Amino acid sequence: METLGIGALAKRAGVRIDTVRYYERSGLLAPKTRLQSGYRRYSGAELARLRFIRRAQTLGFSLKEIRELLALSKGRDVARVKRAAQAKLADVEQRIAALQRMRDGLATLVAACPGHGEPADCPILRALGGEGPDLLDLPSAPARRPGDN
Amino acid sequence: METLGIGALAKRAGVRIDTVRYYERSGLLAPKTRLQSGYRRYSGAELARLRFIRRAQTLGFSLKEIRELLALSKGRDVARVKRAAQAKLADVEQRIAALQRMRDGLATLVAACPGHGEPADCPILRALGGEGPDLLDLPSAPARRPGDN
DNA sequence: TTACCTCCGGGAGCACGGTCCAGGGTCAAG
DNA sequence: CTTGACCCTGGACCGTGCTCCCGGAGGTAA
Repeated sequence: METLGIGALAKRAGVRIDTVRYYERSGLLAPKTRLQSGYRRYSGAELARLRFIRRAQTLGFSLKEIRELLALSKGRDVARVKRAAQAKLADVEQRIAALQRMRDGLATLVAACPGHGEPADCPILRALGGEGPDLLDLPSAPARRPGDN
Repeated sequence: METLGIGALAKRAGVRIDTVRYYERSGLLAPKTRLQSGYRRYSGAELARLRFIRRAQTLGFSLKEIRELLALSKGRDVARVKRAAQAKLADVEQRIAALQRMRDGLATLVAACPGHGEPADCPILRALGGEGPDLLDLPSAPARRPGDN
């Protein structure tokens, strides 16, 4: 079977070598094997996994969350796996809903702005400026705080 | 006019005092005035602005991006303001689309998983496990890298 | 063998977004 | 005037997610 060195793997996934090693340290991606020399060797499965990690990241999942997602694949308890996937699904749906509210707010502003004339006539400026009606209103934030564990 | 101290402001916005000062340092939120003593005083406009910052953050906007959004309110060029808002709108729409693809992938997996039985029968495990068809496939990531400026 | 590239582990450094602390001043109630 | 809550500045520190550098070893082709 064709295997890849860390450099080839990184290149194929569009990632730096250091990043691959960092993911390994973080428990996200282990090489399939190692040579006697210590060189890492990867297969297609690891490449797929690495790509999955990257995709999930661009969607706003933290490495910790991704680790949880990936940990499902080792779960012996199918019911629990399903529940975890459902929770992630709900999470994603909430993100979508929140973004849609902001999109609607932005779209409203953009549509209402003539694109020329007096700043005072621009609803975008008025909405961002301060007191006006909350065109960009959203549910009050759960206040994510990195310090929380 | 009723003004707020930094503590009251922070409390009303559900934020720590240090965070308010951090935002000030970061050029996001200046007090309306200062007392001779140096105490910061805020009005309703600053409270609205602070709440806007928090909402935008929960939608995945960085402080830098939020600073750009807010900077629009000082723009004398209405056309540019509108263009910036449109760009943000497009950005939000892309995020939504990407999340929707992930949602669909997850929903498919969840629906196909019996929730019991053999791990080998669980499509979630198979999809995460490695090589299979990319049920969670997404457009290849633009590879955001914090180091890039 | 020489040359050159890749890889190794360990550790430092960085940007972001806070969070906390020390040491001291301010303000309002009693 | 005292007390206690609040606020000030400056700087250290933290978790996350990389990124880079170092000294040394492995691999490969001429």
